[in-house]
Amino acid sequence: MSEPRVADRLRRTAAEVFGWRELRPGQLTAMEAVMAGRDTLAVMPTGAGKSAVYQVAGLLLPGPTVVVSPLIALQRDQIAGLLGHDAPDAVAVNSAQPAGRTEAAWDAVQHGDAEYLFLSPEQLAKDEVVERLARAGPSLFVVDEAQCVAAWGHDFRPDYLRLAQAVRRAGGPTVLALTATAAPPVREEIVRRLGMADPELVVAGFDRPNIALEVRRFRDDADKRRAVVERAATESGPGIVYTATRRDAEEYAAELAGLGLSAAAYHAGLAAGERSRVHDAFLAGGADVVVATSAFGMGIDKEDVRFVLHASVPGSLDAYYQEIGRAGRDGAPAVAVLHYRPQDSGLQRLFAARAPGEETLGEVAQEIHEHPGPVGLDDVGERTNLSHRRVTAAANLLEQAGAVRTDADGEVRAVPGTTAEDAAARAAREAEASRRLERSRLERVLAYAETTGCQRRFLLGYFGEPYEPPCGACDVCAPAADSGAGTVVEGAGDTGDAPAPHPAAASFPAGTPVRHGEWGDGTVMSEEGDRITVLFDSMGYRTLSLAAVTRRGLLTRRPETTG
DNA sequence: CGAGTATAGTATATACTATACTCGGTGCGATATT
Repeated sequence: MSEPRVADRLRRTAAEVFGWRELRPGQLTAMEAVMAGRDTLAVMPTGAGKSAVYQVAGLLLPGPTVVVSPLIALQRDQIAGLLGHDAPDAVAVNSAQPAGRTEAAWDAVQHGDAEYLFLSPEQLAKDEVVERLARAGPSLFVVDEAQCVAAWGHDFRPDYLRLAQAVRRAGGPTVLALTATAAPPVREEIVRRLGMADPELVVAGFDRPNIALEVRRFRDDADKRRAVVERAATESGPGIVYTATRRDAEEYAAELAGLGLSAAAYHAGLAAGERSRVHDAFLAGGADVVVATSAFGMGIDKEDVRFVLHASVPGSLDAYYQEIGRAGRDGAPAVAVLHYRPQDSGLQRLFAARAPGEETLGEVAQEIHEHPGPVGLDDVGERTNLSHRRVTAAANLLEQAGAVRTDADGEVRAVPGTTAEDAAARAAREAEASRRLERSRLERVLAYAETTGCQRRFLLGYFGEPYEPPCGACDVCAPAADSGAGTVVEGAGDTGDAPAPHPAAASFPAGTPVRHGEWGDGTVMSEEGDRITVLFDSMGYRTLSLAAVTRRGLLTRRPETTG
């Protein structure tokens, strides 16, 4: 393994520079891997000190440390955090600061006066930025909030899928990806998209036993709304209510304020000043409840959030766990309640359909294929009159389809032997596959809402962590639900104690690589009672009845693929 | 996909129902006005 000397140096630096007397096992493992030049993915809950990994290791490595961060506000927080220590300077490059400040930042990085450089993925889409970065010779390339790669890269912020090119052009520094929440397929996507080679995987435990899980099911919209308001008003705060739309955020906030609570709405449609006012008030304890869209979250470093209510279903369990994970960071009891109404998933289904259409793909493919030699994406944008976002998303799909390649100076070119028409058609198929995956992620949310087994077991299973119920803090296991317990014993019993009632289940434990006649290759993700859930490479998540699988021979095991 | 709104139509001049249309989340960076 690694030399004890490295661990000692890391510990000493942590203590002397940052004042941390102890490093947690996960932190040290990740730091040592990075020090050894190994690409590393660390999945650690908030509060486990993810930032410390790059702060300490980056300091001991020779060149500057570049940190890709999704929000400028987050960059500011991180820089402010470093200022509090005896650590060397940290600077940022973004559009929110005056040009002079950006110039000074580059100077400081170039001359070794600044150790940490923070920027967004969009900055790295610019040639000038990548070239300056390459000249600075970074030793460590950090992707903070790395779940954004998978969650936003496909459509919303496609530059997230081009970070691997930036790493390569910046001289191939060691890559460190950090996230609090990522299911196994998301981890796999982060590793693949960032071009991480033979990565070290550091995964801390996912369970948050102090967060009680609850699902309330509704048919009628008015009933649901009443329940959400009532719960937010009676549960002791501070708390967060997540809604699917800005309008709902406003309406719930107004209703709660009408009941005398200090409640505020938060969404991306608000003026910047109002947003930061609500944000600061919540952190300072000056607001009982914030009613928000998914815009509210990253950078909320508050220990004592007591409840997180969802007024509508989120788009994935990854998003759900991320959002409820903001509760109970102090370790004291907290509650997460999902208000579930099947119709509400319609909106999430719509969001999951967003990807470049065939027309856009055709236009971009034609432009690239007809261009003599490599062409920059900005040029493609000008010629097609499409936005940076759409061009980049389309180019990513074309590249994924093997019809386009990015060369050493960041320009794209057609792969010889491919035609524009064929390229667009193949890219459209890639887009369809990713839409299917998104939709199947939504299906897992609905399955969670409808499960009759232990909800904690279901959630942790989604994140690849086996769990033996009872958990003592969900609708099924909670002692409070004593009278209703009889109705759910069947689901819980199947998975819990006693000799397994379904001997066939042993044939497909979680992690088994399988092949389906129609849907191709996949991996068993979890088993619940007489059903198993398989993640198929091209179809996303599918739940199958074990009885049917056994009877009709639907699945065969396939040899484990490595890599 | 589904909720909300707007318009048209019907059975009687205000109120209802049917159908058509619109809108919905997340942030960066660059650009145009004050």
